[in-house]
Amino acid sequence: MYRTNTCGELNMTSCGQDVILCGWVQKSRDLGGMTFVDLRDRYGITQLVFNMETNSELCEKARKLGREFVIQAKGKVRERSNKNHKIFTGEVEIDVVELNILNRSDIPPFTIEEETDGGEELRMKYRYLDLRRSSVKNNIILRHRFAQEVRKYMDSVGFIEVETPVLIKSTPEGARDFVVPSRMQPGTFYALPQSPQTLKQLLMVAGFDKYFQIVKCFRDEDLRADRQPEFSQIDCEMSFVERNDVLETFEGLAKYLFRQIRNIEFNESFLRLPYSEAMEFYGSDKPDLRFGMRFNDLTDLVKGHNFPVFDSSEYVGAICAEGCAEYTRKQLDELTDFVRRPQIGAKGLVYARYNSDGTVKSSVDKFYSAEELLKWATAVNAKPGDLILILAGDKKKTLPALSELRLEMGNRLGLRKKDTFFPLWVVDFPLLEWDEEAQRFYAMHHPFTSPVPEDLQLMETDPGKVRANAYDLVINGVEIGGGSIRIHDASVQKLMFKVLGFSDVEAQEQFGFLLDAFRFGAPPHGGVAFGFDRWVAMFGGQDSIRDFIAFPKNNSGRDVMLDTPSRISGKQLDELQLILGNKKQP
RNA sequence: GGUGCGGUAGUUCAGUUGGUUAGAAUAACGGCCUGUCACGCCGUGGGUCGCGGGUUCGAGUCCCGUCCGCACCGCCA
Repeated sequence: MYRTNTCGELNMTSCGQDVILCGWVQKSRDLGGMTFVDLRDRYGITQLVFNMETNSELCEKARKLGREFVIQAKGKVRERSNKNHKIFTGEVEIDVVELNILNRSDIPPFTIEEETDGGEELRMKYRYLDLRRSSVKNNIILRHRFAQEVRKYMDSVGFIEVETPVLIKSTPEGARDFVVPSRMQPGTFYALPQSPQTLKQLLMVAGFDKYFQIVKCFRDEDLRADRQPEFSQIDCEMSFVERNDVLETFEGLAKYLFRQIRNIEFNESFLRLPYSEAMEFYGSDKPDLRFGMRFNDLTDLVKGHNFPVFDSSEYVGAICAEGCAEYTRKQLDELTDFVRRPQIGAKGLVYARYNSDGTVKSSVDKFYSAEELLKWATAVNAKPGDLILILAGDKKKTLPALSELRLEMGNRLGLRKKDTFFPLWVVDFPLLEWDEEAQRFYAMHHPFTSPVPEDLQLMETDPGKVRANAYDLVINGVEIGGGSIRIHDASVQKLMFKVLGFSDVEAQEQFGFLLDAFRFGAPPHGGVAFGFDRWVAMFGGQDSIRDFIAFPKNNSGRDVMLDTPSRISGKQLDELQLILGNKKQP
């Protein structure tokens, strides 16, 4: 027997027991006459003691242990004379009588502690060492628990987990596909699923009624802290449902997860915010509603005072930053620089201080009277002591810029607390998006998203105005998931393809398998998919999903541990009948 | 494809206006130490300053190019 106990379970009630522990040497402290060794495994840390007086040979052996050696220690649990109240096992120690080195270790390239000295790159290269650190390890355990709770809930409300294939068909719209060459049909390719969207719809046609799956998805697009080329979704679909049925079912899942994982109760229904209002009041389709700071449209109020910037702007919007009237010139300049960064792209920032003496002072005083400025303050519901921040320009560009400014002010004022959650549904997205370059409409979600029933009549006359029967779950400004009621009616689908500029032949070529299926009794259906990694990371209190994935890719899509993507042999290329082009090989 | 920041000891970083032998902490190694838990004290070793080119009497420092990392924009139905 290798071990009788783990390093995380012994305490005062275990005193006197003879135990065998296995684990890694976290650290040893050699005091001369005695040596302490912190033994670590997945469950915790237990202190081993070696004493020169009682067993000098054993103590000498313990002195020679290096960091991360794997050892087995036999001994008796006893109470410590000096206790460490920071850890669960801190009141006891093991008086070791036998020590076996199971394996030695090279000196690790970074310290394996909660606060490591290792940089990102090094941690990724030696990810198996990084995963020994409790913070990363706990993230992976959180992910496991989260997955178990999802399965528990989905099963309890009648959903069946079905696995869908990973080698599927490339589709033209949406993200770039990862492709896999076929050996048996040279010159042809599988694609890895960007999501099992069409397959889950086929499961509805098959009558499975309520389906879910925690599933890997693949998108060959550039990475971010919250985006990996392979990631996991909680993918769900239901039959015989309207939008409200779907929202209620998955609001149930969300509330259950909040309760089980974070011990937070939501008694009220989640807010359902129309897309148009989200854009108008927060400049974003995924607003962070942990704080207010809604936009105020000052366009009409500020025009006609010979201030050219405002007079020539399509939109003038303002937010009110509570208690910031005392901001210094330096702070205001920082905010101006912030909005003028190329990523945000505002031309400038106008501000107005509502001073505690009741006067309003702005950066454009020479164009506006004191009386006019007071009207601004009223329009944005400012109180004395508040700061009014104003951006102007094209509405399409200014709303997102003001949104960034709002989030920045939220950060500065500490209004975006990690342990506060504000979930909401954003609903009634536009069905279609006009692409200036291609001079055509694209489906905002995908071509099987149904329009809101009362907008159906607009499909042919004014497609840009049609709202989709789609919804996103947004928590704290992060898009956690989204879905829609799908089209199951052949004539509506035909109309959709027509608006998207697909000919019958093209539609058949790309989505024939789905259209075929729809001829055999497709039930009304709809569903949703949640970003599993993002949701877990959010519950773990982090913005980056990387440390919630055991072996993630780096910024440029490399796995630096496996050192891949990498070249394949000439023999493999030959088998696949592939010839590489002239582009520089790495 | 683009913007910003970064690359100096095993690791995390400092390095002034371009000027002597490139430093600190930590880790490692050796010694001392019987209640440590970030143990303490003394000592030792450790450098392709990412790479290539240029300017200069002289480059870690300035210029050009390039590679790599991180964050972001585009992109991500």
